[in-house]
Amino acid sequence: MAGHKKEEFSNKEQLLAGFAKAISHPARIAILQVLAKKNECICGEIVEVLPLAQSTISQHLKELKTAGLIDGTIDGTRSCYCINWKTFERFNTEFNAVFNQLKIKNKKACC
Amino acid sequence: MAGHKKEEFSNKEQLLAGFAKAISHPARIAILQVLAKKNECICGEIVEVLPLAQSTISQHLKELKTAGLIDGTIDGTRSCYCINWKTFERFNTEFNAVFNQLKIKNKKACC
DNA sequence: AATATTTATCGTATATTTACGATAAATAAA
DNA sequence: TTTATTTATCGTAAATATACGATAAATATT
Repeated sequence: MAGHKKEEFSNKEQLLAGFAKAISHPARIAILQVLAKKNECICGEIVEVLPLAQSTISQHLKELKTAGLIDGTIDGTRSCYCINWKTFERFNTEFNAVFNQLKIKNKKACC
Repeated sequence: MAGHKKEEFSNKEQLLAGFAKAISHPARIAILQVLAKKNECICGEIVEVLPLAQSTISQHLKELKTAGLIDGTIDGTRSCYCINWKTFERFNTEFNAVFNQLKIKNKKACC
């Protein structure tokens, strides 16, 4: 059997893993960079810049939106996306809370 | 067709995505936390604490090691693992370089 | 030497991800 | 109204990831 034991871990662990998963593909990193540079951006502009089909970009955008890393509004036939910096802040905070705190306490060489 | 267009993105994007992927599973987050708390830790101790089979833990440890996030040395029949904080530092640096810089420039409301 | 302990790896089943083309739905332009 | 543009969704194929049991390899214990 295989699959899904993820629920057996803590909420914090699942949250952080979820954020990480959202940015675990270069295409999604690239999309976020485009959005960060232009502040806001329609879907078609992203499609023009990335080496992926429109439907694939749409899929990646959906994942980023589900993760809360971007917001999107419809404007006529266009879809306008932008980064949700609040979620990014939270990602940073969670990341630091989990790891960087502990780092300070352990400076010994290991293994 | 499907699969692997990841090479078509920049090295930075691939690097950051790779780091993120390494911590994109709650089990691997949990492993890192155990290692951070104890500074160093043998495989069996992790297996005792997590709700996964030994072979599965071993697999996750391998992924973390491949990503450079942990180091491991063999000690008799045991395997001793610890976090590679240098890689973590690099992850943080890359992450900030890509996103937090841009954040400062864009404060306008979007969409 | 025989047995036990520990962990990595192999084989395998299932689930998820990634990617594309085709198409539908909605608005814009002619 | 007809046609064009834009994007989300559907269907689908292939690749990866996740998980486990079984086993092999190495060292430790008896």
